[in-house]
Amino acid sequence: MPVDLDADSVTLARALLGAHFRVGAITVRLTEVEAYAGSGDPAAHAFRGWRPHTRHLFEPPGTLYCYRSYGIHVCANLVSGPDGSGSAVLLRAGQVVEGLELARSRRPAGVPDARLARGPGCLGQVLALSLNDSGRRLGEPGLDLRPPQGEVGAIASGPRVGVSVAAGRPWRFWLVGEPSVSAYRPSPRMLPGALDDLDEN
DNA sequence: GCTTTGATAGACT
DNA sequence: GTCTATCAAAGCA
Repeated sequence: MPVDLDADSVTLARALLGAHFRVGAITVRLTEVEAYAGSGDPAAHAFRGWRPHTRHLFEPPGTLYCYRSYGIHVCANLVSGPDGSGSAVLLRAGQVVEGLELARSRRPAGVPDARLARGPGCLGQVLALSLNDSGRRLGEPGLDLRPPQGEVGAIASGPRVGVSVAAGRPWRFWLVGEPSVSAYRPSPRMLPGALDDLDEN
């Protein structure tokens, strides 16, 4: 596998930008990701250790972990190294490069192509992911990852979206200038001053 | 059991 | 730019 899935989540997150992620008939070029560092990261689902709901996070790197958010959205993560640490990379947004027609049909009419997979929940919709897809592995039929082809544009980083703790860790990465990158929205539960820690990096 | 809380998206002013 | 519907899972009694 050209992409080093065993790398830690921050390293893997950067490596995934520009990569082509294929689920079934749809391929997206990843333009926005976030890193979560397992049990050492208060914002990670794995922070409180193994739970039935998060079991796939603790499986080997390359495992897909899907979870439901706000009741209706399904978000996709790729488990990273170290093996068994519960670290993962959240796939936040991408540009559909294959299966465009099918992707459009899975979203409301009138959505511009650039926004088909803008945001984790939208990405999940376009790839038709469900909680049943949690635990699948890269490389199995209908699921694979190709490394970036050619030059990957400038990479920017910043605080993670919707995370109310550990805002000081700029572990959100995206490709500069991509229209398919979602706008930054702080968590509704973000405490005043939570961003003050940014200076302490 | 019962209450609280989001790794959001879309509608609305 | 601002507001909020919506529901499963976590957290607590």
